[in-house]
Amino acid sequence: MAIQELPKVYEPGSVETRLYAAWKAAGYFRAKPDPARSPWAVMMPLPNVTGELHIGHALNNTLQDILARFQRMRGRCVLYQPGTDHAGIATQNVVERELAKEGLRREDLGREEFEERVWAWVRKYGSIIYAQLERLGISCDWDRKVFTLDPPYYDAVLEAFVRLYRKGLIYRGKHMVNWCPRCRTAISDLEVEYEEVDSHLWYVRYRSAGDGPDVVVATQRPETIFADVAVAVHPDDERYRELVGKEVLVPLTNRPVPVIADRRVDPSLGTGAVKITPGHDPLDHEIGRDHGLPILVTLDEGGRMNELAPKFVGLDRFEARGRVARALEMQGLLVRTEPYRTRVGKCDRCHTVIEPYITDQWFLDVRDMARRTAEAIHTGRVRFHPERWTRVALDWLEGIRPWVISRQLWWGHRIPVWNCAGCGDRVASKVEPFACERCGGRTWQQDPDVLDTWFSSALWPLATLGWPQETEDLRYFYPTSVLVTDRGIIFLWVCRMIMFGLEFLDEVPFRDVYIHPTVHDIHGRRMSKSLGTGIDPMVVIEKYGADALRFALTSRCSAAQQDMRFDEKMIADVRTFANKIWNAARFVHRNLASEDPTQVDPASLRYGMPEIWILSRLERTIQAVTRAYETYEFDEAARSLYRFVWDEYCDWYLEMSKVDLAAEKDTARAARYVLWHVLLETMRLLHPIMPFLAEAVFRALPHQGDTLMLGPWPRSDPRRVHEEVERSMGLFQEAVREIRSLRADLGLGPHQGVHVQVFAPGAERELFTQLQPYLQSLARVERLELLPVDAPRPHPAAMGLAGSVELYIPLEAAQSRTLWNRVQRELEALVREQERLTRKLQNPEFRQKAPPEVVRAEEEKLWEARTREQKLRRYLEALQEV
RNA sequence: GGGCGCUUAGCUCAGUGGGAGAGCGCCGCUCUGACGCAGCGGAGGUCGGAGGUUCGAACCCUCCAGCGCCCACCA
Repeated sequence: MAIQELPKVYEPGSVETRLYAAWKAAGYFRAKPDPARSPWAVMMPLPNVTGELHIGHALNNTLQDILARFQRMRGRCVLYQPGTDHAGIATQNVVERELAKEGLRREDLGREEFEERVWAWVRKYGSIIYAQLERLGISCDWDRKVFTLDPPYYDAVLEAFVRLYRKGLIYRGKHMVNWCPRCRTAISDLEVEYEEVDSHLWYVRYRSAGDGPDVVVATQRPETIFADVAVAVHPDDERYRELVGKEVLVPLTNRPVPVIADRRVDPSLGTGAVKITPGHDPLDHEIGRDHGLPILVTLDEGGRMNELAPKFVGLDRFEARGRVARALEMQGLLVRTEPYRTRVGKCDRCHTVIEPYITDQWFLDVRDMARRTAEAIHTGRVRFHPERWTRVALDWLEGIRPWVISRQLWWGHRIPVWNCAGCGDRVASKVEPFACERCGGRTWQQDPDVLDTWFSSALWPLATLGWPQETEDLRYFYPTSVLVTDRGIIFLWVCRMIMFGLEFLDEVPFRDVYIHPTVHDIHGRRMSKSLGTGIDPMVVIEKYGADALRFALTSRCSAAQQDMRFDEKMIADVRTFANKIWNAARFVHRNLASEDPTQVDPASLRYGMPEIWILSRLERTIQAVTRAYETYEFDEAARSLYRFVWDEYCDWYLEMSKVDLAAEKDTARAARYVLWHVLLETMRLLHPIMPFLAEAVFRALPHQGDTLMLGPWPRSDPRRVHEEVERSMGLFQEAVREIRSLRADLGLGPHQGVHVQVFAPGAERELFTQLQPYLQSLARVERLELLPVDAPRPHPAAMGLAGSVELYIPLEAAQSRTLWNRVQRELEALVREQERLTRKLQNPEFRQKAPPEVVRAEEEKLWEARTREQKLRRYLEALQEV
């Protein structure tokens, strides 16, 4: 039951940790397949196991949690799947940096010992992010935590590989790939980030090998000339016609290479002649292959010059670039150097400039999977929200290329391919084969590489549910309901999950994909620790509460924006909202009297107009908020709740209820019930966004059941919408505001009651009679007289209008005249308004083409403006006569 | 080079065909018995620019500018 005294200021810190522990202990987060209920599932985009919660995670997980909590309250059997990713390169890099501090490299430890070091790291730091997610209030099923290197998950990854291999979709080949010379591994196209940088274009002279003319080529990479195998020109390029078929000498090495013609050379670029270096450039690689040219390589795996460049051996490629340019200059072969703006690809894990490099790698042919994925998206089996991301995904799928899935790392899923020591035969198998089928040999060597982390991530919805086993979870929760993520991983992760879902289960892994905005700092820059622009969610949670952070993020999460500018101030603002609600709860708590509202039969109550009004507004809010959660309009949900709580419940209903409670009117019992009922219903609507506050209020007030979080969700009943009462309340509010405004203009203090005369026609007079005590209280009216429209107006007086109702405050003439400007301003506005409306209504085309109801509405407005003007003029005239 | 998004009050953003809105900030007035993390009253905008469609445009179309993001093998 209710606590006796509630603290005046809401303190989220202790409340939040206490409630979370209680929910967790009660098992509310657990997901157990229940045939009696329909399933609803969402998969957490697996954070890096070495990672800590940043503001992007906070947003991402908050949104998932909102949906999960919403569906849970609605009675669905909810699975919110947590887990962490071994994150191959990232994690290996972290541990390697640790080793470097001890002066060690991973080779010094050897593979097994190194892996053990990484495991030790994971055991030590791997659960930090889980604790942080708990503090944020995330309601996932912690009993189902999955790590991508857990044995069952590992098995699923190998199973997937073996199946794809046996289907002939995985093959090994020597191709040019993106190579990170620092990580010393291949990476996929998607793991390369491009950046514009200032560089140079070097124009280098290649002398003729015979007695023909020289040729000048432009290059960004003079250091690779040692691997040149040709110079190419366009076949139609008149300038170089006679050169084709001749030989030129590669500078510094004086090796003769042919001049070839190829249509892929663009005559308008550089000099129209280009050096061909198949070992270091993708286009050159293709051209070289088509012309049967050899492949030379002048860089090693670490990006250093090799023996092909004798005087530069061991130099880093960038150092070599300058030295080679200088050497060319000394030999008079450097024609000129131009500044050049270009884009370089960088490793997305360590930001080293990547090198196009020819290596043996494993590739996955994804063409068919991509085609099926595109079809699934096209036919709406998977829907993107906002819808515009559909096109983005489809375009990528259409131009898809083979996926390099091998990585030269030690941390990850080791590729399950075995090479026979005897005959070199290759077998894909989850366990070491027994005897070689070809030669009978029994000595096998496993492929040393591991799989791309994204290969295992792509299995996330399958492997977490038990695939390849046909588990109950898989049958019940697959396909999941929605995936919530950032646009940055649509290709890397989202599309690939769909591919694997279709490939292995012939069913998409989720129905909806919701792409939320990316959080930036207040200046629009990327949140980054190194830039000092990051917001640490844990710091702000300690300061303002998890609820405040959640609400702040949610309220700025609109479909229109793809970025969200965010700073701490916004969280601080929300804290006041939480405090507002808390104090409304204190008010309700204090006023409940002796009757337990949970035992009240609502049908037995006598409702006043304020009760009917707030219940009508609540109904609209239930509809708006429910719809907003259903359609991923998170900002709309937050906004609706904010307005309802603050503007309608607190500012108007709660204030009006004070009148009934103080006077113990016959509606007081209903008021007590409605105060309580509306607040608790609102807390249910708010629970997905601010679960702690909602539950704290729930527990502080009389309630049934142990928790709010298991439902029920507020039931919508459109019959509770009362248009007429809403209109009446609108008029009442206008009157209150008008009197308050007059009071302010007159410089009246709160204790200076005024005498107000209301001149209203029958229906309105009836309404004001009914609402008289509220008007007196809210507008501080000491004496209120309700008079017919034909009664004489007092003079001198101040005058205001609420609709067509005239509000007069009898005053001294001098006081009245202080309001002169106010009335003049309103008159001017009314005249302008009438001119605008008249112009519109006199336009025959408007009358003819606009919908009749619009015409009628405009006529009505004109009539009202005229009436108001007349009333104001009559008032002013009378005032002048005084 | 192609594509997407944004441009509305000092700041952060709602509004997507019929009278320009919110929060914060700002200016007044209130130590009012839920809340000073408050209440009440105000000021503040030619809705990026130019055309067009329409009876009517912040909203639809075209072009332009600025900012941001994604994709693309121009030496």
